[in-house]
Amino acid sequence: MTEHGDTAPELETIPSRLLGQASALAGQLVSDRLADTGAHRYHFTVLTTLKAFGPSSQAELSRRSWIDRSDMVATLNTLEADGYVERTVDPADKRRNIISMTDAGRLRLVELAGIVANAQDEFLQPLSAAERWAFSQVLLTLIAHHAHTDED
Amino acid sequence: MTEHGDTAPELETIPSRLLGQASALAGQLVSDRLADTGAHRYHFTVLTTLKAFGPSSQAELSRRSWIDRSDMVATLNTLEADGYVERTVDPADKRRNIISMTDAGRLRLVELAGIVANAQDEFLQPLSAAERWAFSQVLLTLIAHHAHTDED
DNA sequence: CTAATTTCAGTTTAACTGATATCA
DNA sequence: CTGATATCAGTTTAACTGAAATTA
Repeated sequence: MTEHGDTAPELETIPSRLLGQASALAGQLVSDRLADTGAHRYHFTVLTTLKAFGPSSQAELSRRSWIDRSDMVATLNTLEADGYVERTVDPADKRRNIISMTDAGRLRLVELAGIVANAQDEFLQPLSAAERWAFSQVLLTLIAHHAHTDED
Repeated sequence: MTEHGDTAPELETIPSRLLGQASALAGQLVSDRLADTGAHRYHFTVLTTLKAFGPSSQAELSRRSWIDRSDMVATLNTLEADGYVERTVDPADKRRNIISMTDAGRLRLVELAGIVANAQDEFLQPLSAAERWAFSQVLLTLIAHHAHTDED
């Protein structure tokens, strides 16, 4: 229904715009594939962070995953309702919830990690293995060079 | 104020996530530089599209720039109030507005194009000219490969 | 008293949808 | 009558902000 015309050539070669388009396509692909099993990107991120660092408070999970503390509440509500994580009050500090993965959560993470890996493969299909590696290196270089702009 | 901790290594190598981060950094940089002169990305996009195709209706501008017809109204309101474009009713089809650039608009576009070009340069600083070219080619390849998924 | 944590309610912004008036 | 256009009002979604209740 939404028809589109030719875009100005001057716009079609601007790197920040190409990045934006590629990022949107990749993000949409990953979200779509995750949505097929009822998962949100946040769910994969939280479960992966839990696996990497073990049981953590919500605040710790927020800081490590860059998911806002407020969104973390909603994300954990869903993961808990689905039986993938458990909330227990930290006996050593009753302000904290200790979030830990259940067996179902560990299984779910295997499933979601597979889906995400397949989506990466699907997205990078036109590139050779060497090109994929070089592409990631360039992105890491750019991120490292600019991620320090607004810290401290 | 927002402290962050180490991210799970499993997340730090996922291409779609690297793309998202790089895209966000580049987009923020461009937006910030444009905001320094009171401009929005849409303003640059619309003026560039006008220069490439000449005077156009709002609907045509929307289709060519991928800016929603609804957002186009607001964007042109601002550009018109600043004297960068003119709206005149098309005498051949009174539903249409013909949007054309003023001399001030052409001057503004030179300014904004310079700002955007400088921002690209700033963002790509860690890359050589050859690497920049290769990077753009990869992005174009990925976009071309996936932009056909949801058409017709 | 200050500071951290969890939670909820609400804000912001970009992108989009629906409806209306006008005209082809 | 159908379809395109410009406009406005409102929705959606992700990311974020502010404040309250609890505890250190």
